Formats: sequence, structure tokens, C-alpha cells
Amino acid sequence: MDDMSNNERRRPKFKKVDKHSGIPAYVQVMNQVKTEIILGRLVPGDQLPPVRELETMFDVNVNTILKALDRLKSEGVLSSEQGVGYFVTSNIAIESPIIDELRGFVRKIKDVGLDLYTIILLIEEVWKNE
Amino acid sequence: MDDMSNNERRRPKFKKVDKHSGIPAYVQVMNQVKTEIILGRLVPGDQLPPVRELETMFDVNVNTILKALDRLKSEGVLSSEQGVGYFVTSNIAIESPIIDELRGFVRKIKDVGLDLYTIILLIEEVWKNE
DNA sequence: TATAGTGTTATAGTTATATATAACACATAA
DNA sequence: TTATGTGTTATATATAACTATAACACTATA
Repeated sequence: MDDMSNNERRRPKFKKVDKHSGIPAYVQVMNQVKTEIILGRLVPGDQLPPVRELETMFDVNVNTILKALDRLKSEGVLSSEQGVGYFVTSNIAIESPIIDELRGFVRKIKDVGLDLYTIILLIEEVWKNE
Repeated sequence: MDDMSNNERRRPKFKKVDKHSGIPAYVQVMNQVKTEIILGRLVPGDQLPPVRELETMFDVNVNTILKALDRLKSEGVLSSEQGVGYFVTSNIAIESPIIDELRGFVRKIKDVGLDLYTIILLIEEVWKNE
């Protein structure tokens, strides 16, 4: 059982951005935060770590953090209160049976020996032509 | 039956890059070209359209095209001959049973109502934690 | 040889991305 | 009220990405 009361702050683990990936840092930050919410590891009401802490976790400048969070605010996923913090507002979590299905799929594909990058290209292609 | 002789030039269809996606244009060009090869719609020996034609198809500058093709040369997927053209060199095509499997997966996921962007985030996440 | 079609290189300028640094504004609790 | 923790804004700088434009180099063919 989870001993955190509802809106108590969880401490998500974020990874440093990959500065050589060709993907802008602020996009990588957006992706990581959004993934936590989609997986239900952050739920509506949860507060994010302070921006200066995020700065360290992601290893990017505050302005880059703010740019990312600002985009997520525009998407309606986050809100912020000056002097207080950033909060998850929208429930975009995916149900776990779907995630399990996805896990099975990934395992199968990995067995074939394809790499992640190739798979993503193919899914985009197939998705757009169905 | 295909009435093209082996190394005759196919005419791949490319789409204009999305300049507001946050993904660098040259990366988008790389992705589209690579996808054609992975799907076997371009095969080793095939010649790409001239760079000035690609410029129009993708709606980006020649330099951006060259940057993309240059990266693919580094990956060993393409080669070029001055005065002649760009050619597909590497066979990175995926077998069609795998693609079919993927098609089935995408159909299932679409039925659930998820969007492409969300799926890609999830696959990356699951992939890295298996 | 001349011409057209191809890739290649170069230059200059613009915009987007990211950094470092500092100051400011608001909320909460001592 | 004061201090601390939070978000916010601003400025200056650096680098990457992208564009427009032009010239150059090689190949193939008429």
C-alpha cells in the first residue's frame, strides 16, 4: 500500500538530457515529465520538484526548464503558482493493461534484433498510412 | 510484377518537413529517407532524386538536404558520386512479416484511442527499462 | 567540344536553442 | 516582520540550425 497522502509530493527520477541526440533539450525535458504522468507515476495534484532542483536533475539551465514546463502548461498538463510550485493538473495516465500489451510487443520486437530508433520510424510510418 | 530494371531510379514520395515540430529539419529529412529504405521501397543501387529536387520536395534549403544526406553517408546507408548522384548502398530493409506484426499492433493501439506521440513516449520508456 | 544535369563548397545573415547570471515577486512559516 | 523557498523575468552571450545565393567541379551525352 502507498503511504503517501493524496497530494503529497512524489520525487520523480529524471535523467540528464542527451545533448548530442539532435533533439532539443527542452523537448527532452517535456518528454520525460509527460512520460511520468502518462505512466501514472505522477498524478493530478502532485507537485513537481522546484525548478532549481529540476535544473540539476536534467543538467540544463533554468530557462530551458521553464520553456519545457511552459509548453506543458499550454497543453493543459501542468499549472503553476508563483511562490508555490508546479502541479500536475491533467489525468493523461494510461491503463496498465495497455502498458502490459505494449511491454509484450516491445519484448517481441527486441527479440527480432531491431533497434529502438528503427522501430519508432516504422511505427510513425505505419501509423500515418492506416 | 515490377517493370523497373534493377538499378533504375525509383521516385520516392517525400513530404514537406514540419517546421514547428521541434525536431530539426535535417533530422526529419534523414528519417524520411531512412524509412523508405527500411521499408524496402528504396533498395541498394537505387538513385535518389537530385538534391535540388529534394530541396523542393522537403521544402528546405540545399544545405539542409546535404547535411541530412551526409549523416546517412556516415551511417553507411548512402553513398554519393559527384556529377552523378546519391545512391542507396546498405540493405537495412525489414522483412515484411515483422512489418505486418507491427501493423497489427498499431491498429490495436489506435482502437484504444491513444495518439502517436504518446505511444512513442511509452515505447521509449518501456524499451529502456526491460 | 559544348551543354545540361548532377554533386559540392563557400559566404553572409537570420532565427532558434541554450547558457550564465542576476534580479524580482509571491507564499509560507518561524 | 523577517527569512527562506518557491516561481518569474531580464540581459547578454554563445552555438546550432537554417536560409538565400552564388560559384565551382565532375559526369554524361549530344
